[in-house]
Amino acid sequence: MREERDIFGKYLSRHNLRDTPQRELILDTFLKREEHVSAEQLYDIIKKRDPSIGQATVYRNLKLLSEAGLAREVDFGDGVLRYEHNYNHPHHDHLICRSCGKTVEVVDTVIEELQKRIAEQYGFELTDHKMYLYGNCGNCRKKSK
Amino acid sequence: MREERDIFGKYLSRHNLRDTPQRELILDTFLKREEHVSAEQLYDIIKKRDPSIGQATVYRNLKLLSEAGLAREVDFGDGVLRYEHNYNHPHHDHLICRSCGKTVEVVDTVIEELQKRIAEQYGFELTDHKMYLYGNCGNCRKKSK
DNA sequence: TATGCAAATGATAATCAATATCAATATAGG
DNA sequence: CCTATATTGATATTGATTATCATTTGCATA
Repeated sequence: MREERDIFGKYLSRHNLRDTPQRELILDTFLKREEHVSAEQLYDIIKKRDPSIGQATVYRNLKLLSEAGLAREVDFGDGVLRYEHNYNHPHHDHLICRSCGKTVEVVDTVIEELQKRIAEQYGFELTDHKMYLYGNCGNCRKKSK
Repeated sequence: MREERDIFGKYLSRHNLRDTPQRELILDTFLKREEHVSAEQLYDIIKKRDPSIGQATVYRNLKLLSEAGLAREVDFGDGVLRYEHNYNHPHHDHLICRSCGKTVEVVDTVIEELQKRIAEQYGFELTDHKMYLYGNCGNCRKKSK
């Protein structure tokens, strides 16, 4: 938490950006949530602490947190962009339940390796990837029986 | 092509849907394009043959083609939904160039197998997945040097 | 072949997340 | 303390997609 603030502060000064109470509030609130949040969700939470904040500011600064390396965008394909921690939260993919929306973070180093190999096969240099596994979680399958 | 029309025709009658010239035109035009197209792109192409067609009709019927199993939605994450052939075009993933947008269809049965295993590990029953590999293609890397 | 009804179309409005605009305000360096 | 300029908040705008709705049309049936 302190580290993240430090990184953000350094990023701001290095880029001639200013330290504002709104930015601090957004960063703090974002860091407190462990799960991914959409800009809208974060805005709703932040409004309670500072009703005067504008939602454009939340959108803007989530983008900024991504640029600073503190957040990462995730797109589950439902039309809403979400953000998750990027500092000390190594890359992972998502397993998503089609019926209840539950998500699980997963990683598989073998898959990652194979992905790189596929890319090379076609002359590509892999920069990143998105992998979303959709299915039905244990709970939901029990219920539907 | 004849097969696809057949499937579509059967799908329509089975669902009490009607065979219209617009639908036929949309299906034909879609089938002629081998690469993925967005509704907007397809609309632009179709307009030339039938300027009276409405773009809502194109949107509607691409959705319908998906339901009929002739098309498949692909979401590269740029805010535009694209459609690709689903008949006689087995599942595959995409390798996408970040700088020129070139795409390559790829499959890796080992990855597919591992994905299923991961899902099971967490009690999920895998229904489908999305995997997009982003990078820079050979051409673009040469150019940027 | 005419008829009626539900489905489909086309034009347009509405949505919805996200971004742009812009006047007013606030920050940081001198 | 002042100034240049980044930032904010309110609002308008965008862009893709979907909803609405009056009109038209396919098609099963008489």
